[in-house]
Amino acid sequence: MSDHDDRARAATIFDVARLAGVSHQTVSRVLNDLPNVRPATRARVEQAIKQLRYVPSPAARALVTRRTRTLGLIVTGAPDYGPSSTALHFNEAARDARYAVITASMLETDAASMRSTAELLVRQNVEAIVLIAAQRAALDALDGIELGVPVVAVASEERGALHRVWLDQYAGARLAVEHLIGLGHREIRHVSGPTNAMDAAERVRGWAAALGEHGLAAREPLVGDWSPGSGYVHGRALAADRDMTAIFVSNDQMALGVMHALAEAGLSVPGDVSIVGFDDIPEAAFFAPPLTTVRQDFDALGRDAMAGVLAVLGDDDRMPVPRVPDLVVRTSTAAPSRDRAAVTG
Amino acid sequence: MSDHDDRARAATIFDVARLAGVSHQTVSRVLNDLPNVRPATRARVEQAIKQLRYVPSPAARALVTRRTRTLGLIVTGAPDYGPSSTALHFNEAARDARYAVITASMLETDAASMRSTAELLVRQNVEAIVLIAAQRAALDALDGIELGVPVVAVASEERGALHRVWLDQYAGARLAVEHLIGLGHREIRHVSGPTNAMDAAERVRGWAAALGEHGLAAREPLVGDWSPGSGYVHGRALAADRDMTAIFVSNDQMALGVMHALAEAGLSVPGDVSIVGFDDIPEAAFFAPPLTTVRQDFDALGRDAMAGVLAVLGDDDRMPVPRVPDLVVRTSTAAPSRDRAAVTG
DNA sequence: AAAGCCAGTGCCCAATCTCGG
DNA sequence: GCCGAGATTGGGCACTGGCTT
Repeated sequence: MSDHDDRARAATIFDVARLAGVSHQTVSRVLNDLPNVRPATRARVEQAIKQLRYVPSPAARALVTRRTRTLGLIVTGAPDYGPSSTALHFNEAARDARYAVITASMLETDAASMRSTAELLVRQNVEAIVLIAAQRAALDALDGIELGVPVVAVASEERGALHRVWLDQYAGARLAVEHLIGLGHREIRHVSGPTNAMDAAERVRGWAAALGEHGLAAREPLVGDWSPGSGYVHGRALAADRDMTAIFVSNDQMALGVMHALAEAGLSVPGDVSIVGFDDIPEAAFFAPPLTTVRQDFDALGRDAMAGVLAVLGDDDRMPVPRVPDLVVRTSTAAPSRDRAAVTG
Repeated sequence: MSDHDDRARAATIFDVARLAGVSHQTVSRVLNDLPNVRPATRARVEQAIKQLRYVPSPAARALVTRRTRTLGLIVTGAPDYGPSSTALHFNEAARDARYAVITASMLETDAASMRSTAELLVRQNVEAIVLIAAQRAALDALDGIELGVPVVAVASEERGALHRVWLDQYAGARLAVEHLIGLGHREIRHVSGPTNAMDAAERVRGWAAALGEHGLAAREPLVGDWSPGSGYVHGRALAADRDMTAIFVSNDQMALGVMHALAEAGLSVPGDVSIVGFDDIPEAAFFAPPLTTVRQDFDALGRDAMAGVLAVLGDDDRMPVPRVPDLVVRTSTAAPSRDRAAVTG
């Protein structure tokens, strides 16, 4: 009648026991790799398990062990490349560690939604919550509230009660800027991400620090919103700045917009202006010209998030150490041209 | 000692019963909104529940009801905008319907991984599986195998045993092409998505059909891989085609690459060539020029996936009807220019 | 050493019991 | 003493862990 009818009632541990001619907790022993089972008996049980296609019930197991082997994942904001990749790889890592992941995606990051979502996960008896949130507000919302389970945040800023894994944005930004300085650039502008983004703030910090150490001035950054559109807008403004010879853009998408605007203004990259992006999205290698950028290893970050969970849960390892991104040099950067340098000097 | 110690043992139904001075069964009645509970008693119980911050154990409940209120979600491939958005909105819709979602993201779509992942979810006792897969192979992998739970696929092609929700790609493509034809274009080329993508095939079909109905020839499509890079490559080739006055590109990212190539070749959009994309990604409005494209409502698609699940589970509704995308006219399309038209004519 | 027994996990459901009218 | 709304008891559900044999 309904679709459910063909769902045969699954075999239980008793069915297996009967078929193997043993008691049910001998089966349990085999299931849990406990000692004191004769190899022959074990074999019989395993045979019965296979024959019956028996699978232990997670619900029953969770009930008695008080462990669900389930993790909660909260991902906030629109599905951008970075967070999505991190979530994907975290998800795979969790699966490898034999944990199920209950995901809660949410567009908003207001404290009330964040909190109620986290509590929803706790009600599902997740053993830990992983939070992937670019926005500072999302992090703050979960800080300080008593959930009863540990929270591992993938975030660029520290918060008291939360465990944390992250990629070193500050170091990545320095890499980018030092590359430009090494090429001879002196006037290096910055198009940053939005002010509520923690990564953006760290990159601003790295940019300013690198400049400062070389005695170079840091002019006010132009604040974008990660979109190519905002890059384009700032690119137009920057095209009018005849002093600047290089731009460090806080992500690749905005870098695309900046390059567009520059091209429209008749400026060539890297002939007139050098550009460095951030992230190394798959498209970056196909930009015109291919973009020099800072590669973030979201794959590793996702795995680190899982490693962090295992560390906190005490099953394994220690908390992972933040990774430093790599600089990927392509052809959007070069030494500053003589004429613009002349104007500058 | 460890992080677990502060996790106070949760209150049980018996604690509530004791505090309220009733039996646990009366509490259960209150919990499940069953009749035969005196209002005063009900109030006492509810008070006790609140006071103890009692939450019923999902594991115990699942054990006895054989319902987990949990859904499995499989998302294959890289985290592109479309699938990611659909997954996000499905996730929200599921939450609204009080279902938890266990997600399995996977890069590969080979039959073995697909199958074992699906079985992993079944072992978690999910009540249904939702599959968001652009690749035909992912769909095929789950078709025909007996999982014991219904599968709702978000896919553009039909498969025997699978339920399905989708956006009408064929109709969307026709919209795009008819818009171009309406503007006066006669030679309309197509840059398609990869051949393993079901959406891509449907769009090719729609493009060819619209052309055919107007007695126009459909030249061989150029097959891309969804990336701007591949759009760029094909854009260079198309720039040499002096007959063509318009290009229907199978997604916005490739459209970006095509426009780049055209611009490099000295062709203006829409002056020399009109371009229509597909998807309406957030960036599309910021392209230069802003892209005319076919808007896909991934938000609604995600909700439809959940509606499909409810329909199949018999809790609600009927299977949702496929939605037809909208054409969003911006400034990358215009009537063909006289000189190119002259050459063509 | 190998395997069985019993109790307990938190909850739902059917059957049963308890009163006031 | 009969009725039934209102509340209780007992029997699973599928599994694990400590104690026994």
